[in-house]
Amino acid sequence: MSGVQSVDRALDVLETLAEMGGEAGISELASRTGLPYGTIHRLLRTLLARGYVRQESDRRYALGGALVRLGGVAERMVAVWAQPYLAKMVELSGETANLAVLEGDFIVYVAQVQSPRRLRMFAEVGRRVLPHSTAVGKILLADRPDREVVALIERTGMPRRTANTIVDHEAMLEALSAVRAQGYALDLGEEELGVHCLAVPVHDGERVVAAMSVSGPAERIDALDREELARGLRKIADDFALELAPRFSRPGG
Amino acid sequence: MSGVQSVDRALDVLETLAEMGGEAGISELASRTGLPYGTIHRLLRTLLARGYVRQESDRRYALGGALVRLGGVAERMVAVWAQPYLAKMVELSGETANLAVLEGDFIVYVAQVQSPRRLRMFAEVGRRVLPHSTAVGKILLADRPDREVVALIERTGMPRRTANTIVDHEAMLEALSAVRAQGYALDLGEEELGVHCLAVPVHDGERVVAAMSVSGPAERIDALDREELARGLRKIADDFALELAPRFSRPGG
DNA sequence: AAGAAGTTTTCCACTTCATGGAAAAGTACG
DNA sequence: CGTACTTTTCCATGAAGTGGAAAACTTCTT
Repeated sequence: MSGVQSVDRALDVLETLAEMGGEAGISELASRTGLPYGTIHRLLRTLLARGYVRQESDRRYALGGALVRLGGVAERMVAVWAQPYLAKMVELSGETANLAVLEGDFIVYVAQVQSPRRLRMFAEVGRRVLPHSTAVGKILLADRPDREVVALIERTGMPRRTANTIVDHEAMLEALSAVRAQGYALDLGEEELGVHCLAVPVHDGERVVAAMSVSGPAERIDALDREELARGLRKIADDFALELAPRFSRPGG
Repeated sequence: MSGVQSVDRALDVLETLAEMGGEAGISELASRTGLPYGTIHRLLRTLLARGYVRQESDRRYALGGALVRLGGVAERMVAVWAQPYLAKMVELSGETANLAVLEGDFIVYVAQVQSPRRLRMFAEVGRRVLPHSTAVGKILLADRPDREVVALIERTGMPRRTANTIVDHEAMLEALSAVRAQGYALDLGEEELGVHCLAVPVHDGERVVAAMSVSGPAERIDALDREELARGLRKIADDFALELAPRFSRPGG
């Protein structure tokens, strides 16, 4: 049906490796992917020779440096494609629109289109922040199971950025379940006082791969109808997702 | 020889796509890689179905979003592996050591080990800066042909950060050819007054994939023997490179 | 220190699966 | 509307990947 098996399997191995935190042994990979040992080993050797995977001293395998380069180029591409969709969000809301992804434990702002207003958000493309105090962060965390979220916030802590920042594990998990129910996330001055944001997810079939948001002065954001804004943004984000990964489903061939 | 052909070829396609700026048509890929049309098409379909490649409206292909995720995880891994080497650099120089890569048009600081001194550099992991005003940036640019460098600085401009910043195309190209000759790069307060850096390349066989540097107060950096420091850092960077991509060459098997 | 239990790695006969040439379909250009 | 180019599909052929099981290592146990 789809494609070249060995390539598909190699990608399975790579993705499984990523899911396991970037590091795993052959048997772990075998049990997760269901592929036979020999096959995985051969695949890994191929990836190893190309630098896409690396072997640690304890003979386990980990994701390799070659992916960093490709990932960087791809990220730039995504930022370019997002531009027109972000522009639509600006048009809809009048506020600055952002695209962000979760990279490791950090939120990275990948692209932005500025609001035409005089008072508007700073350019923050490239900026890295912790997820807990942003709307885009909550969107991306909400896609993860609670135990992963807890693991992440235990690694990073939940530094208080403002009086409104959520700094409590319980409160965060509750907030995330609200996000899951609503389909959008808010940041009401949790990262910076006076700045409010509303973020929506970008789905890639199964997963949430990115988040898009609009942000601006508290009064202006609060003046908008949240549900309506969320609906509008979600529509745009879904269109973008569709362009990103157009899972073609032709009935018979 | 090495590994699974279809996987190797898929990686060739992906890498070629990246070299062409993240976007290309099948025939361009065919002429670059030497692979037959049918094969490339099949490979691309496989990658497409998985989101590693994306098809634009004009039927050309581009790198896809799935790479961003993998790249992010891999980047975190690299940062972890670099830690001990950065620590050695700190030990050697007494100054804060950094690992940086070129991501799109920006330098990203991926990892850092702080100097034990009281007066030392800020933590700047995750920070993005333009290449022209940093030592790591010059190292990474120096690996590129002049026309690519010019294209990049025409896109980004060369904003003056301090009185010492190089803001002239000619001067930059000269500086880069000096870097190529010396094997290390300097930043003498070009990004921030009073802060000097010395950077060395991390080679992956052919390419420079990253740069490592030490940075600190001008007086302390200038007090060190540059050539000797460069030699020491280069040794450490080479060891790191070797761990990153240990091209195994066993004579007979 | 020696054995046990768990890895990872190598090997090889089998046949599935990828191959690639060339023709068909689709697009852009004049 | 026809020409030139690119992308996509097709299919007989055999090269190339497969995967079970055994060998070589490592690490944990007693």
